[in-house]
Amino acid sequence: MLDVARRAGVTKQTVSNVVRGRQVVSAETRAKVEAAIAELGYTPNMVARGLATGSTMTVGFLVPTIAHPFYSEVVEEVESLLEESGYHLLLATTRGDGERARRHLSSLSSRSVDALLVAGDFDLGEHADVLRAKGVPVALCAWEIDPPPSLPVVTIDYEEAGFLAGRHLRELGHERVAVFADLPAHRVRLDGMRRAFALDGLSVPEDRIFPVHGASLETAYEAVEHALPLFGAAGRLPTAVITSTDAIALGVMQALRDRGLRVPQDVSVVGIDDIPQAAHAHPTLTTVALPKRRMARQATALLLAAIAGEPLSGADSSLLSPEIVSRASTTPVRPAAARAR
Amino acid sequence: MLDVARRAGVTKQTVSNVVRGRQVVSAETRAKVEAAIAELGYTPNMVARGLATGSTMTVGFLVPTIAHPFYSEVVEEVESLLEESGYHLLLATTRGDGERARRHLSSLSSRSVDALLVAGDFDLGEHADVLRAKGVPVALCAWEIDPPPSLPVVTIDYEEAGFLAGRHLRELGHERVAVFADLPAHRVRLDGMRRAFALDGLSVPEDRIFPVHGASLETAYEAVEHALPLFGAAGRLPTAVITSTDAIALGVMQALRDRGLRVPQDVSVVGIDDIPQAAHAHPTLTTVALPKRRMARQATALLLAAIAGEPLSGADSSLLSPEIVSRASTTPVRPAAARAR
DNA sequence: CTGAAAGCGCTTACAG
DNA sequence: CTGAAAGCGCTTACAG
Repeated sequence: MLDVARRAGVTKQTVSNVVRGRQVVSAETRAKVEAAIAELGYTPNMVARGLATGSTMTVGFLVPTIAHPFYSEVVEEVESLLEESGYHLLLATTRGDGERARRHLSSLSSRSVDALLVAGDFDLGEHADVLRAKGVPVALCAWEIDPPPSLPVVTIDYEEAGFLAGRHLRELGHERVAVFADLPAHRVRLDGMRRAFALDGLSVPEDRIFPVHGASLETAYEAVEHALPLFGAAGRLPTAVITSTDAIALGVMQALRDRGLRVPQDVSVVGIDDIPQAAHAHPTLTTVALPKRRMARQATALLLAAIAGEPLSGADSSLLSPEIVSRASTTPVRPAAARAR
Repeated sequence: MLDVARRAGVTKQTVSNVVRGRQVVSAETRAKVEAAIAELGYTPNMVARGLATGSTMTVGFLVPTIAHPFYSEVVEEVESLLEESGYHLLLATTRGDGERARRHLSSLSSRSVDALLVAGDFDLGEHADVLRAKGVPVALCAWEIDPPPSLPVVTIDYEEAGFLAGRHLRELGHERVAVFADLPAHRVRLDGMRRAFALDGLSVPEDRIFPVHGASLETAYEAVEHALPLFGAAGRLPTAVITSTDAIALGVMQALRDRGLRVPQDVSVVGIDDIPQAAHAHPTLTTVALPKRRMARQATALLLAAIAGEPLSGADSSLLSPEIVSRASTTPVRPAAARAR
C-alpha cells in the first residue's frame, strides 16, 4: 500500500480512500492511484483491514452435515445471501458429534467471525454465553428440539409438519396407517401426526410406529421388510404410510413396490421435507415442504442486521410454517374389498 | 491480552507464549497466566495473530455447487482433513457462473486464505497467475477438461471411467448399447466408452447417443421417454444403457421400469460416480466409482504441504484411477429371442 | 526464562 | 480534499 502511495505520489491514507471507494478524493489523484494499483498488482490485505476495523466480512455456519439434501440447500442459500452482501462463508460440520461441535464453536468465535449461525440440535452448553459475551451475534436455525431460550432461533414448525402430513391422510379418508420415523430425533413430528388423528378421535397404535435409524433410504427399506410380515393378511395392511422424512418415504415406496404393492393404489405414502428427489420420484411424492430456503434467508438476514448494529434477542425468533405438497403418492382410501381385488 | 498479563503479573509476551503452548515458560507462571485467562474469559484474537504471522489458518475452496452428492462428499472430506490439521474451510460456490467464480477467486485471495482449492471446470483466466503471484498455493481438483498446465491438479481419469463402464458391458457380451450422457460436459467419459467398444472393433452409432442436459434424474427420465420410441420394435432395443453419471442411470432405470422393462433382465444399466444412492437403488446400480474422497484427501494434503513450505508445481498433479463396482443392474447379454419372450 | 521495542498492513480521527 | 500520528492485538527478534 505504501508502495502504491509512493508510486502515485500520495500518502497511503489516500490510497485507502481510493480502495474503499470513498468520494473524498479528486478524480485526478484517483486515476493516478488506480494506475499505480494496476501497475503494482496491489490487492488490499483484508486481514489487516479486519484487525483495524474489527470486521472480517465472514460469517461462520455450523451444520451437522452437508451430505444431506436438506442441509445442502440451506448452506447453498446462506452462501448465496452472504455473497450478495459481500460476506464470506466459513463452514464447519459437526457430524452429530457434540464434542466436535463445541471445538468448532470455540475456534470459530476466536477466529473472529462477524456472526455465527448454528444449525441442528446439540447441547450448546456454556458456549452460547461465551459467544454472546464476545459480542459476536449468534443465531440458531433448523432447531427441532429445545432451543436455548436466550438465543434467537429461526426454525420450522416441525410439529405442524407432522400434523399436516397426518391431516392430509385424514382428508383422504385414511384411518389405518403405519408410521416410519427416525426416533427419537423426529418425535416432535410424530406428535403432530398423532394430533391430526386425535382430532378425529383416532389414535396411532404404538405397534404401528416403526423406528428408522438415521432416516436413510436404505434403513427405511429394511424397516419395511421387517414390518410387513407383522401385518398378516393383505386386508390388515395399512392403507397409508406416513414417514418423518422424504428419504424414508422413498425407501418405503421402493420396498412396497418390490413387494408387489402399488403406490398409491394399494398404499398411500406421504413424506416430510420436500427434497428435490421428491418431485422426481415415481410416483411423485406427496410431502410436507419444510421452508428451508426461507429459513436460511431469514436467519442470514437476522445476522446481517445484527452485524449492522441491530440488537439481537430471543424475541427475533420465528417459527416458519410448512406446507403440504400434494402429488401422486397419495390417493383417497378405498374399501378393503376393492383393495384386496 | 494486556489485561491478562497485568492480572497475572507478567508481560503480554509471556501470555503469548502460554497461549501458543511454547515450552519456554515456567510451570508456576504458566499456572498464573492460565488462571488469569480463565478469570477474564480471554480468547486470543486470531485476526491479529493472522496479521502478525501472515497465516490465517484458513483454506478457501471454490466448488460449482454443494447440492450434488459428488461435491458434497468432496467438501465433507476436505473439511474433515482441514479440521484435523487445525484449519478452517472458507467455502464459495460458482453455480456454473464463470463471472461469479472469478469474483470469488479475487475476493478469496485478498482475504488472505493460506491456500486455495478450486474444483470444476471454468476458465481460470488470468486469476491463476494472480494467485500464484500473491504466493498463496493453489491447487485444482475434479478438473475434467483442459486443466491449466501451470497449476497442480488432482483429478480423476474420467476417460478411464467411461472406458471401464464400456468394458464392463463388453465383458458381459453387450454389443448394442445406448448412451445417455450430459454433453458436452462429459464428452471425455464418452470418449472412454467409445474406446472400450472400439477395442473389439465395435462402434457406438451417433444416433444411440442421447444428450441429457444437467445430468439430473429428471432430465434423464425425460430423455428415455423421448428415446424409446426411436428404437421401434422390442428386438431393436439396446441390451444395455451406459450413462455418464449415476443420477442419469437412476433416472434411466425408473423410466425403463415405468415402461415395463426389467433391469437387468431386459436392459442392463451402468452408471459413473458411485453416489451413496447407487448402492441403495433397486436393483443396486453397477457403476464406476470415482475416487472423490481420495482426490479430496490428496488435494488437501498437497495444499497443506505447500503451506508448510514445500514448493508446488504442475509436477504435483495426479490422475486417480476409477474402479468398476459391479452390482445388480447389469447382467450378461441374452439372445434376442430370450429377451423377447 | 522474562521484559521493552518494533512491526504486520490497514483504518480512524485530527490538523492543515 | 490531503498529510502525519496513533492504534487494532498480536508475534518476532533481541537484550537482560
